Amino acid sequence: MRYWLMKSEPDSYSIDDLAAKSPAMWEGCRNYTVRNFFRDSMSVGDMAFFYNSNSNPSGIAGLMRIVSEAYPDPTQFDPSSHYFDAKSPMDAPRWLLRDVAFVQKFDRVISLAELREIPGLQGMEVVKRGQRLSVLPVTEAEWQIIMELPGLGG
DNA sequence: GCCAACGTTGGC
DNA sequence: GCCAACGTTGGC
Repeated sequence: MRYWLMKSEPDSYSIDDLAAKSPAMWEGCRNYTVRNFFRDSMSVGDMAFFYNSNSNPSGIAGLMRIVSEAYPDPTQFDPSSHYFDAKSPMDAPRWLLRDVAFVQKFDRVISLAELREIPGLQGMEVVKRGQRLSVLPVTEAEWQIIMELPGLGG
């Protein structure tokens, strides 16, 4: 069982959107490191933080669960999609995704500024400068610290 | 809206 | 296979 942090811009896709239609495809990741996480490192049953990026404040909004194996992201083949990739061969898709299921929306967003100030999270990937990957591994210790923060709700 | 950081592309 | 140019991410 592993833990993850997965970023989304809530203006385009929020945790409320996931709650309204769950499970859902985590589509649109166009980075090879992330693709490899989906393919090689994630397992069904893994837990993930839903992270609001480009937001005010940016931070962790809630929890979800990985509920499918990796499979090709259909948006790469859809010319009308923002995520269309003309260079991805149909018979050897470049981009993968996983289905995720809504678990819980926190009562508050745990801001990036708050995460940075918590002892024990100094090495967390998401607080590192210049870290742009939209899917990041979270250690079990980091996960536990965050889950014990006050005010997250039931 | 700015811009630092970083991944990707493509010329050579 | 190097690396400059370019595009994107994402905090602020």
